Amino acid sequence: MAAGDPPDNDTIAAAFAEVSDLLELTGDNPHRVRSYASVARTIEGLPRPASAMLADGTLLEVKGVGEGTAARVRELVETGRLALLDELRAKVPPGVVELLAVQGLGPKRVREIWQTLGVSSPAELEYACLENRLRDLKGFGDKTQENVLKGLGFLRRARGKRLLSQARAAAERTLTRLQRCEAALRLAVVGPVRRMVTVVDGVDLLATAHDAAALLEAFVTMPFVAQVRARTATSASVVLEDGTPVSLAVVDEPAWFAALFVATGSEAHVAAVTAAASARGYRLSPDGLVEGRHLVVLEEEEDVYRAAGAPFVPPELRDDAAPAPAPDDLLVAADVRGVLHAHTRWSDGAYSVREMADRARELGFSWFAVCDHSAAASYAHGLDAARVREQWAEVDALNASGETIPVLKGIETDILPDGSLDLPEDVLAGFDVVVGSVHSALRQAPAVMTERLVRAVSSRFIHVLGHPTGRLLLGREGSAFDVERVLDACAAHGTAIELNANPHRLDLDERWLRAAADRGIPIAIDPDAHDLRGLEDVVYGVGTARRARLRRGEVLTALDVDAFRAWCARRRGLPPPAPWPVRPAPGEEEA
DNA sequence: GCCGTTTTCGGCCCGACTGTTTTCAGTCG
Repeated sequence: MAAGDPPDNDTIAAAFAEVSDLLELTGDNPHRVRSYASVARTIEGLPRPASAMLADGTLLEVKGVGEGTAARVRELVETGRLALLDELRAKVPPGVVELLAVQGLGPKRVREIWQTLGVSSPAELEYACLENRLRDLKGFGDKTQENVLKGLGFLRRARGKRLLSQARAAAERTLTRLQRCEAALRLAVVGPVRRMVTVVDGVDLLATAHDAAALLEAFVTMPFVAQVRARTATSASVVLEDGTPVSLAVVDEPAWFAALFVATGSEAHVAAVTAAASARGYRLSPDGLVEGRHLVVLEEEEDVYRAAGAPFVPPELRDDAAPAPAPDDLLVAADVRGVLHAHTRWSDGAYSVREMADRARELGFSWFAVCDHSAAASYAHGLDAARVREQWAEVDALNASGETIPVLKGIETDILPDGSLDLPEDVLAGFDVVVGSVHSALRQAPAVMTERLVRAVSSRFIHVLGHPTGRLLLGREGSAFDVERVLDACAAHGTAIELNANPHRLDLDERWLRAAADRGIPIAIDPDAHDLRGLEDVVYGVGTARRARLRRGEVLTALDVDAFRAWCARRRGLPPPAPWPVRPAPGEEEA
């Protein structure tokens, strides 16, 4: 870390999370372990840089941050290192930490495997399984060994992959750095990240420069570069210290828009558009668009499509080879009006209802539906009927004050293993909006899970089926069930489907979203936020929605507060409620 | 490590599921 360039919140959070993992593997106090893990999440969700909050003393006011954490943040800010982390890393081989990511392996089993078998990497563990050495360990058996092998397979497929959010963070950090470089002219993110692909291999950047060599030198010498993989006169690729591969290509200024198009991909799309351009007498390459013997100067990326006689295709739709035109009302970020599905301190969120609603307003949303967990999610302090009523009183008071955007009473109620909902019907009827989600028994047999979900979405008390498959990208496969049957049941009963915008979920999957929308099922793009920063995840939902060609009119959370409440009432067979009272915004006089 | 005190030490998220056991440990949500 360079002097005067304090580590950002993600970097600090990653250090705390790693300390937590390592303490767990060394058999430290479980509460201390959890404390480090929870403070890592807290720092990740802080609205301001932790270094700045440390400087002005506000860091210590954050719940979960004590003197110990403040001291370690200070150490990181001042020295760029954490002695505790260095000590722990010396004790535990890095491959052992990777084993924690195997489904079914926790710290106890990983420790047993590491210390008894001497296994210290996923590859070694796979070999040990194939030699039937795992099943002979105390507390292990055939079934466990089989599941570990399956988990290792999943891990191998996920290795080296990055969530879109991780890649975008790496891209942003790199761009911020390069924009300070005087040699840089234009800079852009290209490749799958620009297309908003949910899981990517790395980050591709494109630039033009006064001095390509100087820009590339600045790129490979960034303080957070861990390794330089390749370097030519016009390109370089590096691996950042968080493991993200980043490549930078520098092109000549007249080639910019052609190169932007080509580097964005997908390969099939570029090939199709290039072929269409060829048929009209143009040659399209990363060096530019050539007609006959001269380079055509392009004013914008759209010119590439004009040369091909094709309609412009937004990057999110370029996975398709054919340049099919986007619908005029393809969803854009500004279309999303409301925040549905966000947690607060009432359950496992980190901020109050008021704080979350205020942040939603700052981000440009016009209504906020609080959706904490229900009681079955006891690990998350889920709400029972009595606490629900207490929360309603708080929401009523907040709305009566008129000090923030309209706050709707919602809940994320558990869908229990038999498909029933986790709160009595008279309580469910009191919410403005009910999201129902599966959080337990995710491994039911497909037929059982299908019936469970069909029963749940058929209830007149549910409005939205939350994160329908329960998948965690790069972490866990979704539950197996008959998606078509569940979608048919949603369509039959007028129940909406969630597009959970958390970048770890992006669930329902983009492939099924189109099928849902084609059935007339409204799609709710929900951040599932647990802190202030999580509210910004809507952007990933919008990207995925665009990839599924969702139109504004197909998105439930694109409705204004009155239309949304009317939809919720109609779902229950009730007349629309009276319009939300209009108040002048704070500080504004009535006209 | 953090928190909240009955202020300096004890408690911290808990129930279900799985696979292993033969009464329960480990993992997960």
